[in-house]
Amino acid sequence: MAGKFEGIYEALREDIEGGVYPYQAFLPSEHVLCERFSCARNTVRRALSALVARGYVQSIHGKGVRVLYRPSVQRSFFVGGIETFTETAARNHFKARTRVVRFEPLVADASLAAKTGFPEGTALMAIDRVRLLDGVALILDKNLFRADIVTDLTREIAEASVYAYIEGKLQLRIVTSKRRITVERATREDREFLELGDYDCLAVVTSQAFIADGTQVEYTISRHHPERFAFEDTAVRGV
Amino acid sequence: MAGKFEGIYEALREDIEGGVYPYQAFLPSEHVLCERFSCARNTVRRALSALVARGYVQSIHGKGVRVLYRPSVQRSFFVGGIETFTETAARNHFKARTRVVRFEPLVADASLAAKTGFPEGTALMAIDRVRLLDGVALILDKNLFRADIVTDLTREIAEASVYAYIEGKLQLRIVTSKRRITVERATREDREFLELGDYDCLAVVTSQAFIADGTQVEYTISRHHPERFAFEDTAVRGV
DNA sequence: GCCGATTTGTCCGTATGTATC
DNA sequence: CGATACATACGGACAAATCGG
Repeated sequence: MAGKFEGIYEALREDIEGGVYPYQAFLPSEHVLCERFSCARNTVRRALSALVARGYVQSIHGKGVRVLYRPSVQRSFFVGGIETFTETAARNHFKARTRVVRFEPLVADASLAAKTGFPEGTALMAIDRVRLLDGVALILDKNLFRADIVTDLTREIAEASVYAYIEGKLQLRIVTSKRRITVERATREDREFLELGDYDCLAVVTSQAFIADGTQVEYTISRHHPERFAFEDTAVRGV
Repeated sequence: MAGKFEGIYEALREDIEGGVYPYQAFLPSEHVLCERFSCARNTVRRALSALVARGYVQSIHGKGVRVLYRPSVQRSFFVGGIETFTETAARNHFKARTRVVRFEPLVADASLAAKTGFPEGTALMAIDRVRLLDGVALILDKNLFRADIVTDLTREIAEASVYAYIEGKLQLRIVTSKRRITVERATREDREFLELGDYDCLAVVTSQAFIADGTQVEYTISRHHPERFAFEDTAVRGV
């Protein structure tokens, strides 16, 4: 299942995060890594390119692979790769709780189809959830799931983790996630569910999720309290 | 210079954006693409994986490579990969202008070093610029450049494009860019330079840029008017 | 400035595994 | 079951950048 390169990636990532290779240090050469993990150079290179893509390291032609990673200290809700709300909360050392405030089926009409990316006429399940971090209501998640693929959803599943249900029980794998981050004014609904204080704006993450066969199964609008929101990203030139 | 895979990537990307392969269509198989571009399968796969990473397509085991791309219609200032402000403005069909409001050398003390990632004692050039899109002041850019690497900066260069100067005149190549997106309250300075109306928050993009040898040359805080800001991103599971 | 060793970058060809149809 | 298509891994060849002698 998990490729060999994935194990190498994880081993190196842990070494970097654990300080074995500190900021600005060089990793062992590809040749050495080949021996350590007894594999071909291409395999090492694949693991390295995954580290490059995530901003852990930068490879320098003719010289070596230098560590760019430095631990973050700030206390925010970091949005990162593909992971569940619960995973993200755990990674950020928050105690998470979920309150389901809406749970009803609906069908995508023309305008909803255009907005969400689902084909017109698709049966959907609409779930709105308030996410509490350390007891404070900070995120309002408005999900739409494709009901014919994400079948038999219940309020209980929504309260626990829909992702866990999708990937565990239904044996589907979310492979691609497209996201768009904007800043929007707080609505009456935001004020009703979130503790915004005197902020009048929110960070809004709109995302579409696709499973392994390329069909879209989810459209989500995540409305975040601005004080506890952070999104991190690394862009690398040349793939 | 440009690898062969880069040409294949560009050709396919243009085909996708041009509608040759519309949403949900399949690309030709890797085998066919090998023949079309007369290259090895690895090379085609490398181009494909670049398309996957950018959300253009998703590859489906045993089936083919399906197009996920659909043209965006909204009129916002999309932040994407590594590109200059001028390039981004052009891509979004804005007329861009820049006003330099600060231009002075300084040296990184301990607290600035910790915040920006530059070593303590580094000579820097501080440049603040207001970015006008279609005549409206929408972005306040606060840059710090490493003065010993980005040498001989002038107000004129700052008014035109520092990136063009770095990559053209100085022949340096910015390879990695780490970004962090947050939402912050508007400061007095924001109100002084930007036309925020009654918004009291901004989208803030903090970024660090590294050149080919891994040294950091730039630290930038980009403060965006919330109405015209959008950041897009694609996350793919399994590298 | 040149040369040679080291290291990363690109590309090729092949073999095998696995999912889809 | 066989054909097709993508996924992973191996090993090798050559190019290009870096660095030390």
